[in-house]
Amino acid sequence: MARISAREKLLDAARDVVRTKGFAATSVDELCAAAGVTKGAFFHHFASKEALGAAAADHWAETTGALFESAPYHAPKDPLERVLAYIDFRADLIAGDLAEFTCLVGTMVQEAYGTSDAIRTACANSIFGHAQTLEADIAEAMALYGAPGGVTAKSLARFTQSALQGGFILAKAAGNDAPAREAVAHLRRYFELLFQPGRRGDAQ
Amino acid sequence: MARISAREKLLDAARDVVRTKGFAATSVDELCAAAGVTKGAFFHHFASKEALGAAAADHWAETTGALFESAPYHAPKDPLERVLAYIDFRADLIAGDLAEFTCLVGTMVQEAYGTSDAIRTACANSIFGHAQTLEADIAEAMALYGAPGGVTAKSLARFTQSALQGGFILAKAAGNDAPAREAVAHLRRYFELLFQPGRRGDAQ
DNA sequence: GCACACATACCGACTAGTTGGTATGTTCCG
DNA sequence: CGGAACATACCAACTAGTCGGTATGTGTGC
Repeated sequence: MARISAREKLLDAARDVVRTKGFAATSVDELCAAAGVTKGAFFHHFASKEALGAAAADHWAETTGALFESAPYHAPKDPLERVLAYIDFRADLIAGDLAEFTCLVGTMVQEAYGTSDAIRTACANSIFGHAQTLEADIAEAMALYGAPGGVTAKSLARFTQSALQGGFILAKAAGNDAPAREAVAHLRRYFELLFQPGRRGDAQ
Repeated sequence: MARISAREKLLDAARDVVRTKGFAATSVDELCAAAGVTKGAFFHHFASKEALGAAAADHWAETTGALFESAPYHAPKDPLERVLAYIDFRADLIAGDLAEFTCLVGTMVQEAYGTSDAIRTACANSIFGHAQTLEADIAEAMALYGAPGGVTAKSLARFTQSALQGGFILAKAAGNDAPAREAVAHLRRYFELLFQPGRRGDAQ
């Protein structure tokens, strides 16, 4: 029998339940039931529900960080191809139920940005930390193929996350993944147009 | 003395409070206090908290619909200019506190898509209904200036909303409006590149 | 003009259940 | 042993929703 700690089980349960119901609507009792642990275990590992939220965001950053680090999109030698492969990888992740492919920290920060600085900060670290892993590839692509004036690798990396997060919201509104897929397709086209061969070296 | 009904006051209060705390975290008592009405008045006008959420989304669709309808971005004769003017208008709206310029229905649907079909549907109507008001201008711009294959006016209109909603999420994570402004700037550039003069009539 | 019937808008105390959190065990393992 | 990992029982505060009641119209027939 694998010895999975109650802490781990609670963080996994939080990831699943919060993505379907939101953070505020998820009760501690519900979390414990989903994780198969008792309330005593919950408050043994987490000082408060808020602390669990922040820990879940950190946990999310770690697990998704590992997923993206080991993903195959880093293989191409051309930096632009790596960026486009990242976008295609994000498209591949859009599968199954809404709660399975949408973003935990995007969901949580929307609710908690005004009420919990701990959660807000943890979510921000996850989102902006992930965006940062794209910056080097984007900067290389800009150096190689040029980019219109005003574009920076950092803001472009952040915009990829904006487009994705927004696609998730529209998908939730629609009740299916189509808007998320569309958003990724438009994002890819934006990169193709930004770095189109005809614009090579165009710095303005 | 202006005779503002309790219903109106509650809908306005919901718009303000829900944008700062989220829907689930906002209690009925809190809403009543913010609106300056009693609980009796609340349940006289709304059958449940959920019904108020759906009504608030409908109210949001009406008020923002009126705002955009009377906005000056419809003036240009060139359809592409109208679309770009819309984007610039959205940029102008990003001012003040986060809770003042972010989207009520985007916030609500994120929490409630899985628990309340009434709220989800009302939010979807608001978002996709607004996107639809852009479709005609985008279609005209596509007919006049061409657009890469695979792009449709409908999906492009929806993508504008994805980029904006995502910008709001990153802004909430960051704690300032910069990511939202960046998202709008990238969105504008996407349209400029899609319809750039050099691509006129290019249908593939 | 007026009394009567009825409807709408609103009030605020109340309730049954849920909430996050605590206090006090017990069990397991080095 | 001793402490970390869990379990059980419990609580005060808060939750959405109820309910009997009032105040103010709004017709309607005479």
